[in-house]
Amino acid sequence: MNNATPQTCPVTDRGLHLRAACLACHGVPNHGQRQLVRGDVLFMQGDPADRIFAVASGWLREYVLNADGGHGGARIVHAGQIVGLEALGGATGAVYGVTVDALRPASVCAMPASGVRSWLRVRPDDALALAIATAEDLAEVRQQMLANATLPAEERVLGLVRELVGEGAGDAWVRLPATREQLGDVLGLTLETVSRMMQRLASKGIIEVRGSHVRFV
Amino acid sequence: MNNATPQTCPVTDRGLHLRAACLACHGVPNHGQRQLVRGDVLFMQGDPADRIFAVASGWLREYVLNADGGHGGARIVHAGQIVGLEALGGATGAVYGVTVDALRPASVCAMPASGVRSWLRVRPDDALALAIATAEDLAEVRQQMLANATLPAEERVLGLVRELVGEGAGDAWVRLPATREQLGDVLGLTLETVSRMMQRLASKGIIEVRGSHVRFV
DNA sequence: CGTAACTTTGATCTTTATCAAGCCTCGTGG
DNA sequence: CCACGAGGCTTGATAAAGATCAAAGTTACG
Repeated sequence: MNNATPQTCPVTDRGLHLRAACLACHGVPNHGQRQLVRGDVLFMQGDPADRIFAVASGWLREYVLNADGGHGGARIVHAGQIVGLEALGGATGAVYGVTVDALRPASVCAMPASGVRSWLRVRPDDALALAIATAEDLAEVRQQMLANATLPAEERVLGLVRELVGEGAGDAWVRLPATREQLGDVLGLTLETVSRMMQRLASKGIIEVRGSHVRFV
Repeated sequence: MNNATPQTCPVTDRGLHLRAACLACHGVPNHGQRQLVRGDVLFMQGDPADRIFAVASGWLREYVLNADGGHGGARIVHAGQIVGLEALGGATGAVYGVTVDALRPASVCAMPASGVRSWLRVRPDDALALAIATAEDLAEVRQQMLANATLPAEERVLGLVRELVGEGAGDAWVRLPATREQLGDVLGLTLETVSRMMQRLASKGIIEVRGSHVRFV
């Protein structure tokens, strides 16, 4: 990627300026950013929560482990989203309640929570923007909750594939950033059911499937 | 209730002072508060979003209607929580994305979004507190959603009953603020399954059930 | 005390999970 | 450039969880 060409950052696109560096970064951050490759863990459930992360590009996964160590549930994290908000409160002893790792290569800006707090304290507009952005995320989570609670497996799989392929893709082939098993974790389904539903959608002529590549028709 | 005895407000307990009145109210607000009885609708999905509501006491329910008019999913709203944050952004044409109604009698403080915005702009500490409170709600909702995705019905029912009864109740009889059907909406289960799971928990000696009254043993 | 709303319980059906086996695909190394 | 192997995907048979349909109790409230 050409660093000489400033690009819009999906985080600041949402009106979120979490610190001076973030304001000035123009999508090419040079402080505190981490490059993740597939499988890298950003933070683990139970780690002390002291940093907030803004996803500049790539795909991450957020999941909880239940008592017996198995995956309890998961969520796909897009570019532009914030993770690790548990840290914002700054309570001593606060820990992350989820684990976040990379599904595909990703760039993530790490910000010490204390720095974000002091930034927001003198920039009420930004604090307001963060509250608004968080409220929007909350609405989105609720939407996902709705989908998980009521809809049959086929529609849930279709919805997730739509989300992952993105609006702009049109009818081009797109590589899904997650395996069938990871999609299943997100939807609360098994990998076999995800596979079956994708085949069923294909047989209905809604999508074409070829391994991890998918295309809307 | 004795108005002469100031009480702590569950909203301000969280460090949230959304406007001057809220700061001075000491749990007995006298401006802009609405008393709701069971079934009263606070706002409906699609209404213009111009006010933010803080729940001072009682139980509300927040739910989404899907295309065919059925309940898509729901959430129980406690005292101390904020609803209607869609209004905070102040975009023209913003509408509420959910419907909120009262499960039991409730007191709700209504605040014009524009007033809250101008209040927060000059009170950065409060803007930060709101951002933190929203972030905590988000983390809580998200974790709850992720954890619920995979658990069997019995454990999900137990978890919700625990939440509704509250920590402080000990082994006293408590009246659940919701019917089996409403609990089912929250959990994505049918009312029959909720009933059966509660009976199963009772037969295991974890709880005692008598209609809408429940007791941990 | 009567009634309407809520709850329980049973029988049956559908959806999705589980277990199992074989088949692609893609990246690696020769 | 091709062959190999491991991870990922598909498909089938069977089992289990929860939904649906139905009917009879209870509870709570006027």
